[in-house]
Amino acid sequence: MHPTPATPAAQATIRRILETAVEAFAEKGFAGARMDEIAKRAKVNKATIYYHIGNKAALYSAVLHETLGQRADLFIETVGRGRTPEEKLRRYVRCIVENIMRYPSLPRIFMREAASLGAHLPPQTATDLGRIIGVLTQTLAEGRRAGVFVAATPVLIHFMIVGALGYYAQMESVIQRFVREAAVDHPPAASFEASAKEIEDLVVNTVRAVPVTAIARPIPAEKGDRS
Amino acid sequence: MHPTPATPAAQATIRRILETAVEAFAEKGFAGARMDEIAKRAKVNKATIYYHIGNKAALYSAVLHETLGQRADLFIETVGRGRTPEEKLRRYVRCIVENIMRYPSLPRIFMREAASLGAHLPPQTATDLGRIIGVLTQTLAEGRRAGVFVAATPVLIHFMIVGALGYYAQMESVIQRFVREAAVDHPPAASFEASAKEIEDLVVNTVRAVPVTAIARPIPAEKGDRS
DNA sequence: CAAAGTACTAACCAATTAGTTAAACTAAAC
DNA sequence: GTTTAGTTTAACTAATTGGTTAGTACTTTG
Repeated sequence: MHPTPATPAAQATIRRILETAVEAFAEKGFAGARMDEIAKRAKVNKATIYYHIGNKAALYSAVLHETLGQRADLFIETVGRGRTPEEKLRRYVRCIVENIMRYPSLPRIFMREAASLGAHLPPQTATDLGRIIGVLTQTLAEGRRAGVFVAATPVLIHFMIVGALGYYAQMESVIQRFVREAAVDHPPAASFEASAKEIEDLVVNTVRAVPVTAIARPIPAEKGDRS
Repeated sequence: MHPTPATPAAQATIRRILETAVEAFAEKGFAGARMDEIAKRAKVNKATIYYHIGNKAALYSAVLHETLGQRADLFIETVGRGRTPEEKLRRYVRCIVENIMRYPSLPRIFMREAASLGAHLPPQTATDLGRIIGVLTQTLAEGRRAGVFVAATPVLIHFMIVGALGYYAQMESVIQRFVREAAVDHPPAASFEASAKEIEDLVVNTVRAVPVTAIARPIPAEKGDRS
């Protein structure tokens, strides 16, 4: 960012650039997004981006801070207010849902970031993400101690949530395309809120400890049982 | 592809190109992957790629056919051999696991593809993917009718599986990076096979109908079947 | 008013990149 | 040994792209 304080008009310009950039990066990825295109769609001269924000990497970093990094504290605080592990887990999912509703392009950016093993991920964002997953780790451990959750790797659960929500946030279209072309039976697109609720329930189900008597054991464990 | 029949030597060249291209596309995405780089790493002249396969889009298409499209039939057949819905579901997960073990880069490509709403996805691949998800749809419906599964959207379940496995196939490194930078408690990286088994169990748990009291009749285990 | 700082732009540049061409090489067939 | 079809390459081009520069308009300050 430019060191000097921005005037209200400049703030609006910056905001417009960032909003356009989020979409561009989500749509085409870091390599695919074009500075010229972003400038054009934000209705500013390309040099204005370089003046206010910096080069492509700086723009990407600014986008991620705006959409994710800034909100880590809120995440942690909100989840912490839950009383039971299940309530905390539901709050966790809902925090992610709300953030995605605010920034629908974020999961797409994030999916690409994961695919490139964090190649363009700014250090600050990596730290923020780690803190967010940290609160899930605590929640799952708490539920495990209380006997209401099974053992599950927190990062895995996190990415199951983000992955599933991400697909539903903006990817229903491609799903419908798959389905149409393959003539497969598939329910029509549900609203994002409805899908989010389904995912919330599924996630809780995923980690819920099942009464032993109800568990079928179709495939005997070979080397060492897992709980 | 070039219309004329390829000699064994040329076949090897094509294979080398495709193998290199898979990695390049996974690493950098469609836009980020460079034809020059692929040629260099495959130790062929760039024009050789254009001679044998075609332009960038054709190369991408060939890669996806090789790693996914070709295998749709095997998927469907293997899952179909499962006797109970749970066994079919487990087979489904294992099919995906085995394919990822064979092509570890595939989930990364696929994650990007989802993020771009299938922008570069060849029609044939979309169809094949739809057929694969179709067999999951049938399995889930079957389990629902039998009262052993809860209602769940097939596509959602599919992408939960692929997403979670994808992260574990090659993304453990970035996870460890998050964790390190945030000083969060996180178990050390497990083997992919172990993670795959965890995911298989979690997925089954995800769709399992929870007994209201203790009424659920477990599915009888079937001995001797292991694949 | 003038001096200075901020916000923005048109035009430009150097480097990169997908894609092409024509020539050269290889190995088997005649 | 020559031909021929298939394969590979060095060199090139046309277009794109990230980034820069010099200059302009507007606003604030002395």
